[in-house]
Amino acid sequence: MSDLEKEYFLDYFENEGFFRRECKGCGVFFWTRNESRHKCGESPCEEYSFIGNPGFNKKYTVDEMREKFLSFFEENDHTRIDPYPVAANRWRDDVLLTQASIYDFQPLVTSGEVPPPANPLTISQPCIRMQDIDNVGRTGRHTIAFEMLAHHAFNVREGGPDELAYSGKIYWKDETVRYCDEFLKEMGADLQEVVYIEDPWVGGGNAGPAFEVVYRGLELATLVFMSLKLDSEGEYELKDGQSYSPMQTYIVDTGYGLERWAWVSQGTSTIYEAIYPEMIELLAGDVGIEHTEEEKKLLNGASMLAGELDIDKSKTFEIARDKIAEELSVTREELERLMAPMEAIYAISDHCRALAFMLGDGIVPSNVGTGYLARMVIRRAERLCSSIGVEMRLEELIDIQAEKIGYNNREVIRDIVCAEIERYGETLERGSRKVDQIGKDYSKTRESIPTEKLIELYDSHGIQPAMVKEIAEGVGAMVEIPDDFYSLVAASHEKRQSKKQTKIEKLSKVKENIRKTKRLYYDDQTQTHFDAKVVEVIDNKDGSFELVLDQTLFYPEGGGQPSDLGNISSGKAKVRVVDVQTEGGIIFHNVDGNIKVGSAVRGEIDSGRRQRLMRHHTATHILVHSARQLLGEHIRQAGAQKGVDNSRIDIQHYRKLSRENIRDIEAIANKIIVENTMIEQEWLDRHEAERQHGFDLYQGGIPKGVDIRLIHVAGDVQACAGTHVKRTGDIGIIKIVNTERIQDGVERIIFAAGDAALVEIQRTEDILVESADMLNISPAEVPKTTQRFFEEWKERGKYIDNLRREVAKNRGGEGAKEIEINGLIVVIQRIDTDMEQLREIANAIVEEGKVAVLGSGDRGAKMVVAVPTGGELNAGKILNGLAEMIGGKGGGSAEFAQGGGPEVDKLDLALESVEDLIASSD
RNA sequence: GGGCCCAUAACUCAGUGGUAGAGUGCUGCCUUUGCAAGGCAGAAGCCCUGGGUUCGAAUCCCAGUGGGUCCA
Repeated sequence: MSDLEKEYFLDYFENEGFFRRECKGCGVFFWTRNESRHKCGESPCEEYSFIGNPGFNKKYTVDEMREKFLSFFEENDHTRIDPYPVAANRWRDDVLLTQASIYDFQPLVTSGEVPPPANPLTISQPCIRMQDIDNVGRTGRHTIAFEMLAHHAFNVREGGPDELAYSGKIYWKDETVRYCDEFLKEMGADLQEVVYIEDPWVGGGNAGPAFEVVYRGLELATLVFMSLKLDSEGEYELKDGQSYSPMQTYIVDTGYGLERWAWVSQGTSTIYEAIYPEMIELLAGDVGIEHTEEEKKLLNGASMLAGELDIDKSKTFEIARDKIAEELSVTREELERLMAPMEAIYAISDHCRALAFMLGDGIVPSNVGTGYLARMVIRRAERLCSSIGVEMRLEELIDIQAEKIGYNNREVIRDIVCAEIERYGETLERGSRKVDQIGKDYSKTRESIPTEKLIELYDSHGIQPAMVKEIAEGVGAMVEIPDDFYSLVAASHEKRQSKKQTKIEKLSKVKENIRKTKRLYYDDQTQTHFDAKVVEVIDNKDGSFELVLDQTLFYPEGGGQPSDLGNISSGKAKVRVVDVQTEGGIIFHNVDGNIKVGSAVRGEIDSGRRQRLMRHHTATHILVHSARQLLGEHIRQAGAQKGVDNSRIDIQHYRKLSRENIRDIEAIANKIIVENTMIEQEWLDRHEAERQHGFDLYQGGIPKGVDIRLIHVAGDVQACAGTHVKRTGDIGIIKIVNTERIQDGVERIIFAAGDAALVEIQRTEDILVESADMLNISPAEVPKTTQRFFEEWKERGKYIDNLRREVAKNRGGEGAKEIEINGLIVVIQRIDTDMEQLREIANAIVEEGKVAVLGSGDRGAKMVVAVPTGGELNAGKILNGLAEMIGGKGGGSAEFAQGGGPEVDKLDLALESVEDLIASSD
C-alpha cells in the first residue's frame, strides 16, 4: 500500500518557490509562497479576512465573474460549453440532481466510452446541493443553489486501450495549478495569501489527489485529479477505507465556486449579499426591516466570525453562536433577534433561485425523486416567507430569479408553484384540524402528546412538530419535541428496509472474442425474413437455448418495446423464438431447440406482431408530443411500456388530467396521423444531437455510444432505438383507453393504436350496448335511465324500511307465548325472518314495556333478546345461554343482545327453555 | 423505488365486532317590526369496490380503486 503523498510534489511548486507545511491548527499539509505561514488558512483555523476588505482588484457581480472566468479559459485554449440541466437524471440514472460540473460527463465520458464535447473545456454549471439546506442563511456561506465554474481536461494513459473514444494527454497537475494561480493573479489576488491544501478526493467510485485552494480564510476552488477507481485489489487505500487502482483515463476535475469568487471580490458581510443584493433589498423592504448603523456593525461582525458555523454539528452551532455573541458583547438572544429575519431572507433568496433552476429545467413537484426535493424546497420557502411575514407571493419571487436566469417557460413555473402552494395550504389545514382534535383529547388526560404521535403526524400527515406544539398548546395540551426528532423519524424508517434481487447475466457465459451482432432491423423495417450464421449457442439446461447469430432482424426487448417473436430454421430443423434480449451489443435469441454453431439459418419474424408494436411505438412519440403541445414543455415521458394490444406512457404533469385534456390530446394525436408525415431516422454524434435538440431527446432513456439514433415524428425528435412505421398515417388511429395517476406529478396514459384501437373501441361499445340491452333502452338513454333507476332504488329501500317497521309492530305478539317473571311480561316467539326485522320486532315489543325473546330459523338460527329500560333482566346473559344451545355465540348490552348458531333444529327447544334459563340465571 | 396514514350525511369528522352518530349546512315551524340570533321539528347514508373470517363486519384480514404524507 502506498499513499498519495508523492503526488503532491509538483515541479510547478518547486519552480515557483512554494513551501510545504503542516498546519499547526489541524495538521493538514499545504503549499504556500509565504515562508512564515504555519496555518492552513481555512476556518476554523483562521477567520475570514475579506469581509469589508475585498480580496481582488475590482468588485464583480456574479454575472461579471462568470464571464471573466469563462473568457479567461477561452483565451487559454479551452472551449466554452453550455450548462447542463440541474436535473441530472435527464442524462444519467444514478443521481437526481447535478451537484458538480463533472456530473455532466459521468459516466460515459469519464470512463472513455464517449468523447467529451470538447477537450479541454470550460463551463459554468448550475448545481443544487440539498445536503446543505439546514445551513442556508445561517452560516453566511452555504447555499443549495450555486454555479460551479470549471475547466476540465480528459486524458488517456500512454499505452491505454485504443477502443477508447478519445486519446492522448491534454494537461495534468502542474498546468492545472498554474491556470488557477494565473487566474487568481489576473483577478488581483495577493498570491502570498493563496494556500493549496493537500486533500485527497473520493466520490462516486472514483478518487484521486486534490488541492483545496484557500484565500483569506475561504475555500475558493477544489482542483481534483481523478485518476483512481474503486477496486478491491487496488494498491491505494484512501480515507474512505476502500482500495483503489489507476484508471485508464485521468481527468482534471476542477470546481470554482462562482458565488464565492464574487463574494470575495465584493467583501460583503455574507455571500447572499454578493449574489442577490436586489432580492434582499426587495424582501427587507417588503417585511419592513431597517437597521441602525450600530446594528449593521453588529451583523457585519457576526458574519466575520461565522465561518465556523456548521449545523452538521448542532452542538457546535450553539456554542459558536454564544462565542460570537460574547465577542461582540451582546447576549445571544439579542444577536438572534437581529439575525433571524435576515437569515430567513437569505434562505428565501437562495431557495427561490434553486427552485427557478429546478422548475425551469422541467422538474415537477411530486412525492418521489427530484419532484419530492422540489416540493420540500417550495414548502420550506413558503414557511420561511410566512415566518417573517413576506407579503409578496412565492411564485413572484421565483419568477424574478427565473427571469434572471432566462427561462422561457415562466408561465408554467408560476402555475406549478401556485398549484403546489395550494396543495400545501390544504395539507396545513387538514393537519391543523387533526392536531386540534388530538390536542383536545390530550388536554383532558393532562398528559403531554407522546413522541410516537409526533412521528406519526409528521410521517403520515406531513405536520411539523413545531406546528403541533403551537396548535396543541393553544387548546391546552402539552408537547415536548425531542432534540433528535428527525433522527427518530429516520430510525423508524430503518426498521422497514427491503431487499433487492440481482439477475444473472447471459454475457458472462459467452466467449470473450465474440463479435457484436449486426442489427438488420434498422435497415428496412418492413423486412420479415433474413439469412444468418450461428456463432454461439448456450444450453440453458431447461430445454431452451440462447442462440447468437452474426446478424439478426429480431428486435430485442428494450426501451419499453417487447422483443420480436418468430422462428429460425436450418434445413429441415425449425426452432421457435420465445424471447430476444441484448447485452453488450450481443443479441441473444431464446429458442426451444438446438441448432449447431456454424449452421446457416433463415429467420422469420412474426410480422403481424412487429407491425402492431411499431404502431404503438410511433404512437407513443406522437402522444408525448401532443401532450407537450397542449400542456407545456414540462411534459416529459417518465416511463413507457409498449404492447401488442395496448401500450402505456407515463408523463410528468403537475395537475390531474381532466377528461377535456384527454380528448384534446387524442384530437391532436389523430390530427398528426391524418397529416400522414414521414418518420425520419438519423444517426448523429451525441454532443451534436444534444446541442441541436437539448436533453428533451432522452424521453425514453439514455442510449450508449458515440453516435445516437434520432427519430423525427411530426416535429418531435427523440433518441430512440425502437422500430417505427414509415408514415404517421400507418398508425391508423390512436385511442386513449384510460388514464390513472401513478404518483403525484405523473399521469399514466393507456392507449391503443391501429387495429388494437378498434378492438378497444368495440370493447367499450359492447359494454355500453350490453348495459342498454339489460335496461331495454337505447345506449343514449343509459346515463339518464341509470340515474333514475338508482334514485328509485333508494326510494324503494326507504319505502321497504317503513313497511318492515309497520309489519314488525303487527307481527310482534301474534301467536306468541307470553310468560310473566318478576312482574315483567316476556314475549317468546319464533318468526322466521332476517336479523334486521327481528330487531325491529323486538324494538316494537320493548316499546310496549315487555321483554322480547325472538328466534328465527331463516338461513341459520338467529335470535334477539331485548329488555325495556329499567327491566331487571340482563338481555346479554339470557342470549348467551340460548345461543349456546344452538351451537353458536352472541353478544350485546344488558338491554339489547343478538346472536345465532348453526343448529336450527334446536331453536324451538331453546325457546321453550327460556323460562328455566331466566329462573336459573337469577 | 420503498414505508406509513386515510376513505362514514352536502361539508368537517366521531364511531376498536352487536339497532348508523355529532357539529356545520339544508327544509319547515315558533320567537322577533326587521336584522343578528335563539328554540323546536324534519329530510338527508350502496359506511369507496370486491373477496374472506364470524351467528353477526362501518369496525378484523386480503386484494383493488382513489387521496394524503415521509424517506432514498
